[in-house]
Amino acid sequence: MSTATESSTAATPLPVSKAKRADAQRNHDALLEAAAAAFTEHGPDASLEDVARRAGVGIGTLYRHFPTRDALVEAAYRRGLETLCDQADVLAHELPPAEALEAWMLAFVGYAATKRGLGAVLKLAANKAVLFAEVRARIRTAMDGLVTSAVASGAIRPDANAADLLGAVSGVCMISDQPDWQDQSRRLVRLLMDGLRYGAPTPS
Amino acid sequence: MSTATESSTAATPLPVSKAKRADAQRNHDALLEAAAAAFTEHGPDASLEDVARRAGVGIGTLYRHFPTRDALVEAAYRRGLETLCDQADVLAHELPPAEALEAWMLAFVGYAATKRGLGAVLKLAANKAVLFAEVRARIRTAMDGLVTSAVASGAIRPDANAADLLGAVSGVCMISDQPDWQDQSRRLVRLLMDGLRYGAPTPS
DNA sequence: TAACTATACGGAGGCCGCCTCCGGTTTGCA
DNA sequence: TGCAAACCGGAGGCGGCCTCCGTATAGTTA
Repeated sequence: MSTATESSTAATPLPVSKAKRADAQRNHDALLEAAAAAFTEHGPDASLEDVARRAGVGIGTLYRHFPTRDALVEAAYRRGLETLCDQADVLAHELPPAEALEAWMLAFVGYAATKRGLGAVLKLAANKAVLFAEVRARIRTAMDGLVTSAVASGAIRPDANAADLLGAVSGVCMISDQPDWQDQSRRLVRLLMDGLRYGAPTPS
Repeated sequence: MSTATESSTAATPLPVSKAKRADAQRNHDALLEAAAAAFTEHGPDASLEDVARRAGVGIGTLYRHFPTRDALVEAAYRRGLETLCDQADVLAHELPPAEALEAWMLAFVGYAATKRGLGAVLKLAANKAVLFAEVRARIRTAMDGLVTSAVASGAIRPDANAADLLGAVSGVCMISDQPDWQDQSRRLVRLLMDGLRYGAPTPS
């Protein structure tokens, strides 16, 4: 532990883990890619043996890199989820608070529509709090910011709650990964927003 | 040995499929009960072999009575779901339209909280439209009645839509079967209702 | 360049759940 | 009482989960 990257104590999101062997790194990446494809196609219940096959790797190798199914699931969804969270900041700068919140939720369910089983993943994340902790925190922070701003602006009711809203969005995601429910998902998000606007100090 | 073939038709919605043999009927009932218990405990992914064991029956018998997992799932949840639908009529007579709708949705998520995996079942029902058709229709009818009345009363916005709302309730059910999300589920239902009230002709 | 060792690979194997199939048993009727 | 239709139950083939350990290889040192 001499030259390790200790830049941020919070987490190490980007830096490739310490000096891995080249073949290991290669397999790691291949597995991640294969997993993303398999999960998108079959949801988070996809066969891990199939993932290993797609990656051109033995099942043993898969399990060494990702000791549990959940670990692989988390890794496979992490990048997309983080991108989504980053968007929250962008939207917050570009739009009025309430619209930013709505736009972000729409982006969220839109993403869910492309990633089959995102809803199930969120549910997993809600249960196994130990795993997923980082992603959870990330999402939570993003939502908190949006909700707080929107409340402060008076556009939505003051008792709005990021945790509840995350639950709602998760619920919508659970259905939005079905064939043609994208439009419905959008309508539901708008309905939720209207619920938030109901009884707000300065309704738009 | 009297031939009392219709002694127990009290609450059976469908005529007891033509004169089943006594042992078959017995096993059918035992399986249903065991399945309900197992699904409540482990969700709709419970092991069917375990269900058979609980029912004191061979796995072959289970599969003869319920040729697919879905068939068993549907049968196990049917009664509860039908009871819920019946409540819609009762509520419609006891409460003003909008409140009836809200009360019914609350009852729905309350039920989901006791039946782990009800959300997943609804998702199944949404996909495999062939199976579950009857239950689906039942739910759909119940919701349509409630929504239509509420719209007619002017308490909720005219573009309210039973299909969307069912999706929303399903989504809430998906999370409400988790340990302590019942309260959150209730808040979400209220939020949805407020969304419906937003922009209604005669807001209460 | 060659030898060496820590590290990584990969698949065999044990377990379990899914579902099918068929020989043996039971029921209800004549 | 006898018989055939209806029913029972579990063995067995398949595939997925995960572990374990002998083998192969990357990166280092002489």
